[in-house]
Amino acid sequence: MNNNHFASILLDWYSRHKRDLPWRNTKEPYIIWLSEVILQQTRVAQGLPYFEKFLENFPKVGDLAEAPSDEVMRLWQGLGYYSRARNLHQCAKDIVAIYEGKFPDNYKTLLKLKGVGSYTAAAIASFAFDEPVAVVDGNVFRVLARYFGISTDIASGSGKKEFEKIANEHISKKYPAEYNQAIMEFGSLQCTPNKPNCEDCPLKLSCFAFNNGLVNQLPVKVNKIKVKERYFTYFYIVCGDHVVIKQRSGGDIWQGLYDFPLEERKIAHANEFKELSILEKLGLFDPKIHFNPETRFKHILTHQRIFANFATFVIDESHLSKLQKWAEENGYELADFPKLESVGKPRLIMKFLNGEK
DNA sequence: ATCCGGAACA
DNA sequence: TGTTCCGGAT
Repeated sequence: MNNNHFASILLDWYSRHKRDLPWRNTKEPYIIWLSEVILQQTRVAQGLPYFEKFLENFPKVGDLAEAPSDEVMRLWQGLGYYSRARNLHQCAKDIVAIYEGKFPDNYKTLLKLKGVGSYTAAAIASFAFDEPVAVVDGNVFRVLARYFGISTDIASGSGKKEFEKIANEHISKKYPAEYNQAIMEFGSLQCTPNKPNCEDCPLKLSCFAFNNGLVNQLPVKVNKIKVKERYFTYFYIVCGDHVVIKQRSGGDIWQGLYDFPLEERKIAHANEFKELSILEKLGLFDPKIHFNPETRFKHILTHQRIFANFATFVIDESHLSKLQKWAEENGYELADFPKLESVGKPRLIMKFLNGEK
């Protein structure tokens, strides 16, 4: 592409900075496939010795196909993501059994192989067969997002499609293999996740992120915050005009706010108050316990879903001093209602106190 | 302690 | 579409 400034710069940069790695400078699909599978989720320095071990033990795909799975797994030991090794082995067997020992020579068919997804299929198709199909890995996401100023979430399905489209629009049709290697090497060595070397970058004059101060904001990866479910049982302990409260401390939500004595379970567990240790301690005070099944709250935070039950304990006023002592010994406070009113409380607690649902 | 990352599978 | 798989680097 004559007017493909982006690709030309990358190709030129690559010719000057490429690392000499053993799986480069070959068109042998078996070697390329082996290196790519090993390098999935894996850094070069860690993958390199495994690549050498595998190639030494299994010089041809048929050797790998014939190997006992125990041997394959043992050689993979320590590399992680062991399904890769199982898929690798199965793929080798399939190459022999279905493809007569020869790797498919195009992206579409390569995609059918076990353990070969869009990235690896594009890598093999371009490196071994010069098919102009762009690889999109973490490096490519980063380089494209920064250079073209794309803020689409790279973790989303639509984001992946968008980046694939742009990558394929800019691949060098003449040197697809070199281009794919170049953009990944560039992302790996120059346009790094942290502290990229922008000052010394050949693309900086036309880089959107660099020129708009967005290098550290791109690419956008929406936090796949795993929403954790938590199950709370609160103890609303009332004695005359006092109530037991507790100020929340660090390392958790609602730091510094006040709530009530709390016991948390890891799993949903309907109404099993009898198992909760606080009941035994409170047994001293001969409390009346009200558990109203209606007071179940579902409280949503960004990263947590809290299912809360409230159990109300009404304790005879004659036990006030005893309760005071118990509260202090257990890190709680005995507050009158004006005090309870005055302290900061999580929305969940407010809902309970206000009788909201 | 948090970040990073391809493919399979549900 | 979301979750799971692993180890290393920071």
